[in-house]
Amino acid sequence: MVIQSQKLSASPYDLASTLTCGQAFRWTRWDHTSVGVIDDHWIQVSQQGPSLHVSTTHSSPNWKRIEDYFQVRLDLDNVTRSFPMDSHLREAKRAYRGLRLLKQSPWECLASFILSSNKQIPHIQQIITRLTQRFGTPLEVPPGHEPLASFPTAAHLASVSEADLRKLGMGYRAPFLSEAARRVSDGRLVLQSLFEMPYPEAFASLQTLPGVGPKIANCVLLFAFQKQEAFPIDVWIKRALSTLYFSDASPSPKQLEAFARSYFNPYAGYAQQYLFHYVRNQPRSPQPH
DNA sequence: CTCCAGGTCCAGA
DNA sequence: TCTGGACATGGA
Repeated sequence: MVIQSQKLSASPYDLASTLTCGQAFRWTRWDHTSVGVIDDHWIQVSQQGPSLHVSTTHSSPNWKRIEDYFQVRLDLDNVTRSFPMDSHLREAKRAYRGLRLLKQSPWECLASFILSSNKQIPHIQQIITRLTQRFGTPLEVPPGHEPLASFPTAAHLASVSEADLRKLGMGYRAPFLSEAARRVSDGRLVLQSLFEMPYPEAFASLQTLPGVGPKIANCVLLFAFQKQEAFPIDVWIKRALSTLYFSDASPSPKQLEAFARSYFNPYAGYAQQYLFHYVRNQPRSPQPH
């Protein structure tokens, strides 16, 4: 087995936060090394100062795609400089300087977030792991490492029965995933075309899928299609915005959306991810239980 | 046992 | 537009 390596430089970069902040579900961390999958590449990555050391078992690695995935070319400070200067965002920015949005694959991202609804992140990871093991293509893995597989294609999942999907523990989301797989594989939904589409159009287009509402559509537009104005509002962000910016009043969905769009612009999506990671790592207060 | 999770859908105000 | 409840599943 041949392992090929490459060093990518990017500063600032916070690899640990980037891979654990809930945007991607397939990375596991051992010591200071993360192992995961990008398309059909088995990937091992670690950070040393301003560089990422990336290794893969792929016979002819697509390094351009890998660089793109990790978004090492982005001028991150230019992005975070545009954040509003309030104390919460300033603190999040300080604590997680180097946190980046990845550029994920459209189908994997869409399918993953269809599975994410009303589920905790560890559960989502569990389901996705089972889905890849059952229906993905096994990848070459160095000795001593867990077997990993590529994410199953839309075409393959379209050929799988809902009952077989349910066996993986995804519950009522099975028909949603199934329908998305059919529409993507038969061309009724051309994911690639969303790259060219303006945000509002792309936003509406994704929501024609059953099981895809505003939150999931925004996640997919932000994490796969790099629409920077997408601002996913989940339970955590809703709580955070209510406490931090509405002094615990309970704003309506419409109010939240309007506030987020104007206040965090132009990099609302990035601001959202900093806030999300920040509140989720708070020791106590906004956290339930 | 009860409550909740990176929500969405549907029905009824 | 907004609200309440249902929806599968698993962990706390």
